[in-house]
Amino acid sequence: MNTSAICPKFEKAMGILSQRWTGLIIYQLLNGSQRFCSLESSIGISGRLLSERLKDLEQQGIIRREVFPETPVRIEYSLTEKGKTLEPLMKEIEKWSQAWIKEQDL
Amino acid sequence: MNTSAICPKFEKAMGILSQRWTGLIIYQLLNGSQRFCSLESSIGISGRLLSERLKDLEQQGIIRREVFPETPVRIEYSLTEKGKTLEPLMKEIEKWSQAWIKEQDL
DNA sequence: CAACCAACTTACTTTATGTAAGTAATTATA
DNA sequence: TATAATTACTTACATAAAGTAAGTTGGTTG
Repeated sequence: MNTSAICPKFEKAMGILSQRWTGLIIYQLLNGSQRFCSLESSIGISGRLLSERLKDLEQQGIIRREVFPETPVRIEYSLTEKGKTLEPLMKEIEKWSQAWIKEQDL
Repeated sequence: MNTSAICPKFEKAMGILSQRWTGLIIYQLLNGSQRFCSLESSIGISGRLLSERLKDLEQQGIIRREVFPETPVRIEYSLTEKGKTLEPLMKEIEKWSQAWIKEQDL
């Protein structure tokens, strides 16, 4: 019946990307490190989910959370090496969307 | 507050890819057209969701549903031109997953 | 005729997501 | 100085999406 099983690594990667918001978070962080509230407003995610996703992505080793103990404390999120290597993939999505998503699809 | 709004076309494309199963369906169809039950067993999705996703993807113009009026009738799903152009993107995911997903991440 | 297969659909449960409000620490404003 | 605002969250609750299992229709095989 089944033609060919899917590679588990591919499935895993797809699983990360196919969680709502993760792609947009990574995409935003390609512009450099950002703070919680900045991500929150630029991608339109709620604090509840952003907090959840950032924890997940940190555990996957895709992003890094840095605390700057100034007053007031500043917390910045940025891509790790592993996260940065997602750039070509993001660029492909960008290219495809420019070529194939039409105004009326929005 | 917000650094830069995200392009709506990019967001839309990400929305398609970030729905569970769509990426895997497209990936499987890169191997050529396939029948419902074949997709069902190769990617491990339930009939209920496969049916839903195939309808969505057909509406987005990414896949095509063809009915062959033989006896018994045969129905095949395949990628349209728009769908086929997702190949480079899928290959990028494949490459990234091979390079960065480790055994212990699975 | 009973069991089987393909391609679904329906009913129901569980999980994920969305929304709104709350919190603690600090800072700005009237 | 009291009030309001900001950042980075968390908690509680409602709704939407996904998972599970069984049922349906049309045709086939033993």
